[in-house]
Amino acid sequence: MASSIHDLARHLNISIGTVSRALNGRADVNADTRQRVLEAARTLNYSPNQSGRSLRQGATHSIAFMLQPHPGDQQYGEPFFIPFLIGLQARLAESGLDLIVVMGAPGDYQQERLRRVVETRRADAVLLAWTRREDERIDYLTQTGFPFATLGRSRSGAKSYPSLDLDFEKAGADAVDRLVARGHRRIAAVRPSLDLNFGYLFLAGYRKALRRHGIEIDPELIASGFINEAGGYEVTPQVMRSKAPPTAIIFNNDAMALGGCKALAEMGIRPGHDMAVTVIVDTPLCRYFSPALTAFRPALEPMGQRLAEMLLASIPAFAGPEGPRILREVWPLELVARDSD
Amino acid sequence: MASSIHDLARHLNISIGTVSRALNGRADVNADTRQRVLEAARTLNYSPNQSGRSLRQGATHSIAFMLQPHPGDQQYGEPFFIPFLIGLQARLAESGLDLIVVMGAPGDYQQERLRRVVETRRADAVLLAWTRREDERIDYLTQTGFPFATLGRSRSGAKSYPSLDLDFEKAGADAVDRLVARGHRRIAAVRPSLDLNFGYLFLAGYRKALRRHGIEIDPELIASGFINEAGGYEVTPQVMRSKAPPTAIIFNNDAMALGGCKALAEMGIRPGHDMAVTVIVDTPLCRYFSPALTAFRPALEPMGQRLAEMLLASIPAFAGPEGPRILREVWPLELVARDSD
DNA sequence: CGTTTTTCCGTAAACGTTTACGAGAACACA
DNA sequence: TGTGTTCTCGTAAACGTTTACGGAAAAACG
Repeated sequence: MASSIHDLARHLNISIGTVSRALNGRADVNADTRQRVLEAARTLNYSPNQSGRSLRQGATHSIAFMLQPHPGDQQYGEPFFIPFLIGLQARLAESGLDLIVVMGAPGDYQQERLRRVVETRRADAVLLAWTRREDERIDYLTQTGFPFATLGRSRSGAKSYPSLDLDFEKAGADAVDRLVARGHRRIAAVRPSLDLNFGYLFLAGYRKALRRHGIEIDPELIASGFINEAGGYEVTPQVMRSKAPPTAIIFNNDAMALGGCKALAEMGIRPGHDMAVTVIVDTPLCRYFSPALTAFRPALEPMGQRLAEMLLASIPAFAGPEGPRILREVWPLELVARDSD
Repeated sequence: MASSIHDLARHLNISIGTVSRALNGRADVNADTRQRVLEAARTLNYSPNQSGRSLRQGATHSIAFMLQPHPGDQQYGEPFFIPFLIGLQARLAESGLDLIVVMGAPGDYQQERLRRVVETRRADAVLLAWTRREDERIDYLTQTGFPFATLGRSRSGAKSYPSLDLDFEKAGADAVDRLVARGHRRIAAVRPSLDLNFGYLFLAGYRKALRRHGIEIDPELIASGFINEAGGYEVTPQVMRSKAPPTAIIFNNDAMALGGCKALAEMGIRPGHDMAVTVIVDTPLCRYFSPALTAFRPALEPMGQRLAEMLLASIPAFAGPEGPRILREVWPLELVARDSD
């Protein structure tokens, strides 16, 4: 059914070696024969068998994005990832690489699936997201020497892998600055439980800014829950029950903000009127919520492209002769002022 | 670095054939040698090279889910898909298959990427979603004989492929019935443009139910736009400007509902008070929106599992000796009554 | 015209598996 | 003891590529 390189060779009465060289654009093949080979490839509808070339070359020409679920999260936080993946895939396609997204069941941390990808050599490199403070996936990969990069920083590993992250610390501080400038002094922070690194970074910025403004940090105004709607819904009442309730809340995430706003609504508190609300990572939800939520916007698609480049440079088989590998980059989040604060 | 079957053979002083047979659980191998092989595999940290076995067996042991973007949609409708994919992946894993998600750039209809997957034999079968009324992808696949299944129906193809769909027609009718029972007579419908099949089905049910209630269908109350927040936001004012504005709106999708509710809010119309709002496909957004949106809920995870089974049965290499292949199934959507109508 | 270089192509090995085939050894049976 | 059966394993081919190597023909050069 599917035509192989042998079919082409037989059809043209030349050897398979020549066919392969012609298709791969090698120099030592006559311009005329190459023409004929390419033409035959088109008419016979030939395209190379991936397993064959992977086996021979020891490279799969694909990279794996590990889509990691969190306990209590049925959505994988993907409204965030999709635009990122679009950029990633576009850049990879330029270099002839495929992007495969590897999913796991919620609750397992993919150590198993990651092992599987690495050991069966299903991809030439993997891309990790939602890095944790201490991330065993990173330890595993550095230890095995398998090429990888991360979306997000971590304290794990030899710090010698490419990573791209957003400046959550500055965003957290900027959010506080803005709220303080608008007269708020009691500002709450709702962040993910677990040791997701961006939660730490956000909180660090939040703390630093408060301290800079001479505002004492009230632990009662800091809450953490599942990084989804349910988490925000569950946890927001906690900060509202504090002895001196906040006049502003910063949510780490759009889903948590949605849940939090629901909890507020049930208490008769209207975001944008009775309570200032800020979200760190902007999504379409923030824009179309009523009131529209002030948020910090990442440049997701360019980030995807950039991380693709960084990843490519770290794969021996694809790294060009260019200079040194790019390592850590931290990109800014841009404030989008809307109606909720 | 990575150990191959040859390493095992050398280490145990037996032939690679025996090693392979032992690992694959064939009968013609001594129980003792099998034990030794499995042990050596563990200590030498062996796992089979995928490219090797794919090449030999002519099967990749993976199936491809084509994540198809729509023009104007940066989010791919994924809050819908993720739970589905979780179920799908779980069932596939049981049979030793990997799920790979193939993405494309928004705006292209993946005919190209689909070709690529099929022709390079990167997967043993593909899974299509967001089927269109006339779907060239289905035509292509039936024509080439490549195994596939679809999430959603279509008029294309020989109708001899497995498909699983939701009963959007009944949901549309049920939504109308419920609203009529609550006293509404002027009911609007906001659905996707393009010829996405579920948009047609929904509208068919809507029409049928209105007719059954003796309510004349007003074309001014039917609008279509991009299947995302922007689409709902843009299109909802249209139906509101009709000569006799609606007292209820049914949205085909959570994102469109979000955009639509924003448009309503800007007109000073409060969902649940001044306007009944119903959504066909339930998501966490519907639940945590204020007011919580009445919606029709699909059993996404079981659907994923079921479609995995249907797909498996259609792959010659994996189809068990069971009876006839399962073809079309239509699953119900369950009403979740909340506060918006 | 003889020698060297270049151009082009065929041969064959290799990547890591699986599996059809056959053969030796052990055993059962008459 | 001879014959047939069963158990176990080794041999080698095959899957579809890529590529190192060498060689024939053509071109260049003296």
